[in-house]
Amino acid sequence: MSGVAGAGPAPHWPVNIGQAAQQSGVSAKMVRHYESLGLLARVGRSQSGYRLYAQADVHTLRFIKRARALGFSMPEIAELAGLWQNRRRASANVKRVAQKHAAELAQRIEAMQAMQRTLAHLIHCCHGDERPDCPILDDLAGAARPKH
Amino acid sequence: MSGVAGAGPAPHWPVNIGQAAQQSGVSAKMVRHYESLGLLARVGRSQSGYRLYAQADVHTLRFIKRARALGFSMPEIAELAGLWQNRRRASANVKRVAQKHAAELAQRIEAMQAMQRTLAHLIHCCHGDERPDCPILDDLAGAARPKH
DNA sequence: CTTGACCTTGCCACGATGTAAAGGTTGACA
DNA sequence: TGTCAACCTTTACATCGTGGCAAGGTCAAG
Repeated sequence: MSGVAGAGPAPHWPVNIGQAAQQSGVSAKMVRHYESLGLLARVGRSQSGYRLYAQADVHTLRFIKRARALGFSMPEIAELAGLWQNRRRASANVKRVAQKHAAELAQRIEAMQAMQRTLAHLIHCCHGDERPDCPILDDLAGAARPKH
Repeated sequence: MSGVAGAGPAPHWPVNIGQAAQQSGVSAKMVRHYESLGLLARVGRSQSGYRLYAQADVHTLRFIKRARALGFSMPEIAELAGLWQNRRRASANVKRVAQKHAAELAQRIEAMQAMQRTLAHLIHCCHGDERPDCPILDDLAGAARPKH
C-alpha cells in the first residue's frame, strides 16, 4: 500500500465526486454533506452539474476525515479547517480547541468508566446459573444494597 | 432527602403521568416514549384518557432509569425488564446481557482513549503561542511525521 | 365561568451517517 | 445509432434518546 486509502492509479484532475471519495476515504454522501455544512469550499461544477474536485479539495477531505477520527465535532472541525487555511493563525488557538475537546473526551471516558466499574462489580457478584437470584437485577430494581 | 428523586408528599395511587414522572425521575415525555416502545406495560387510563400509574409502574420506570444510567440500550433494557419480571429466569441470561454490554462499553472506552492519547501527544507538541506552526494541524493535514 | 395547571397526540430538532428512490449523464461497445 | 452499466444529481427517511412546541381536552380552585 502506498500509504493513503485507495490511492489507486492516479487520475487526472479535477475529478468527480466518486474519485474524490475514493482518494480521501470519505463516502460520496459525506462529501456532499460536508459541502452543505460549509466545511468544504464550494467546488466547481461540470457543464452537466457534476461536482469537480481539485487535489486541494481532496486534501481538505482527508483533513476532515482525520479530525473526525480524533472525535472532533463538525463545528470544531470547521474551526480547525479555518485555522488550517489561515496562514496568520496563532497555534494557541488550535491548541485551545484541541484541549477543550480532549477535556470533553476525558469527561465522557470517565462517565463510561464509572458505568463499567459498576457493571463489573455487578457481573462479578452474579453467579450466572439457572437460579433466578440476580444481584444485577436487584441493583437495577433499586435494591441499592451496600457493596457486600 | 428520603432517598429517591423528588419523592415529595406521597400521593395516592394510581397517579397521573406528571406524578409518575416526578416519582421516578423520568420525564413525562420519556415515560410515554418507553410505553410506545413496549418497555412499559400498557398502563390504565382514566375516563378522560389520562394515563394512570400504579406503584409497580413507577418501580419499572426507576428500573429503566437505572439501566439507562448504566448505558444499556433500549432493546437491552427491554430484555432485562422482561427477565426482571420473569420469576423463572436464569441469572445466567442476565449476566450474559450485562457482559455483552460491558464488552461493548470497554471497546468504546478503548477507542476514545486511543483518540485521547493521540490528542495528548499533539497537544504536548504544540507550543501554543502566536506563531502559525502547529503540529496538531500538521497531523490533521496528513503530514504524519514520526513522533518527534 | 374563568383561569391555570395538567394531560393528550403529533410533529420537528439535534449529529453523523447510511440507505433508498427517481432521474440525468457519460462512456463503452455492438 | 441504440443500449447498458456505472456514475452522478437531489430529496427524503432511518438510526438513538431526548427536548421542545403546538393545538386541543380536562380538571380543580376561585
